[in-house]
Amino acid sequence: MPTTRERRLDVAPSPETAPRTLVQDVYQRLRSDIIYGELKPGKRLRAEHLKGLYNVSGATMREALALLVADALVISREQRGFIVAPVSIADFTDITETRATLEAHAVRMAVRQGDDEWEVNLSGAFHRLSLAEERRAYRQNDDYWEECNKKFHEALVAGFDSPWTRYFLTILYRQSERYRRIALNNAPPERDVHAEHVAIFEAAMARDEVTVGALIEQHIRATLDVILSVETAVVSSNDS
Amino acid sequence: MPTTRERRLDVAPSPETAPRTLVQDVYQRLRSDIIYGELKPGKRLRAEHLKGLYNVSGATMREALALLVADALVISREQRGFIVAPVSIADFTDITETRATLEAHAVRMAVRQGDDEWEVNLSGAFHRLSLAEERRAYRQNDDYWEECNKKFHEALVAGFDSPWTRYFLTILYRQSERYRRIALNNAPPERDVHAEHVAIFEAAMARDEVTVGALIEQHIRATLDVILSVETAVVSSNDS
DNA sequence: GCAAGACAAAATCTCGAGATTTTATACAAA
DNA sequence: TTTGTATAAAATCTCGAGATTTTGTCTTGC
Repeated sequence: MPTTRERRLDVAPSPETAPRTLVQDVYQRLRSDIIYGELKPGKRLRAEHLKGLYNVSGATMREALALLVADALVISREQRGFIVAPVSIADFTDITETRATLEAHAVRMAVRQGDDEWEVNLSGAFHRLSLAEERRAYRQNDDYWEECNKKFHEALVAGFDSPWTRYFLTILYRQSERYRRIALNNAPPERDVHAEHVAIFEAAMARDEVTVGALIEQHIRATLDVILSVETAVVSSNDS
Repeated sequence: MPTTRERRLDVAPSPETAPRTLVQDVYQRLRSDIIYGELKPGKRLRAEHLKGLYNVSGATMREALALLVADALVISREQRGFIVAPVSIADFTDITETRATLEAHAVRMAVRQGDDEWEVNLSGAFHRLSLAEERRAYRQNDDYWEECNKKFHEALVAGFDSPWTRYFLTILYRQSERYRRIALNNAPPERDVHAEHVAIFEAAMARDEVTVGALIEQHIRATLDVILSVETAVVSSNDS
């Protein structure tokens, strides 16, 4: 069952994301509910049903759904309403490969172009992530760790001044996060993620362009490998 | 398990299929008007004004505008309405570089993975483009040539089975097209575009991965160079 | 028994008006 | 002159109901 504002604030209390319009608010709540898997892949999103849950009108709900189509988290079928984007192994494979290519390129460029400010922010993001990884003791679905991990990846590519690359990477990261949460709910990772982060961080600070690119690609592909090996049934839910 | 691809990453409904909803219709018309430069960069998009021009209600107009935000052709400013995305040299540079990187990678992969069907379609698209280029005698804003050119680029990357890559390339191609139409209205290109296409096509058919990648990057960057040298004033218009 | 067609129910899509927020103008005080 | 405030105007944002399309079910005919 979809939630809720409180829960989103728990996760990301960033003040700049506080939505000032109902459309923005509903958009963020829906996006969160989809990424968190509370709205299952393939589920129909009927305005009549959702408008009660989110306390807005049908037109407002429609506009929010239109925004989610941009992120490819919702699919619009002409004259037949909206559904949550289905999931598949093929799709996640494509997301992973595309992201690996783009992010590796971005990180290589960041290593080449990043200034002092980039190093400082990256160092900070890495430290916060390290703290979170020591503390979490491999709990799954750790929202705080998820936030730190995202920030670390953002800090890595921040040295590469390309808004378009960052825009695409943001979309792909959200997609990846959804697959992680859906597929790895009960499957602990067999790998030492922290060690991978350490290696990436050190290669970046050493300005080792080739190594950092290779490590990032490997790092991104590792989650796909885990999911493929777990072979968790990636099933769509029916509509309610 | 839904390995079906559906149409989830379609940026737009196929141009030949007439849109079945008003929202889709207005979305396509607005997008065309923006790319063709009839709606100037920075121009405010007031629902009250536009609903008269496009004969729809404010709510429908809003939903269409929300879809355009996805393509980054329209920018939504909270509580202050929508505007046509502004243009800048920095933005076009970023678009060009990102597209060069992505498309070069896609074409290299296509050369590596493309099957007979890919070769056949590419050959056809190239031939049609060649005919259009002989015929057009360097007229500017040739819609038919523009269509053939787009089809040729699509056919090139089609051999690489990555919906996400194609999705991003479609967005970037539209952005590039807008800049071409805005900036090159009265500036004939100094280069032999057809010769570039011939070289790219031959390298692709020869399965020369390295050459075709280099040529594509060069080809995409060439338009940026022309625009930079022309130094057409890229100005925003005021609101009406 | 199976296919085709018609009616009914449900869902989506669209609209015009009202509520909320932003922007512009006028006026007074320092 | 400049600053700040209050009022008015304009634009955006939101809603609930009606129109259009799709979906499900039943009947009819072969």
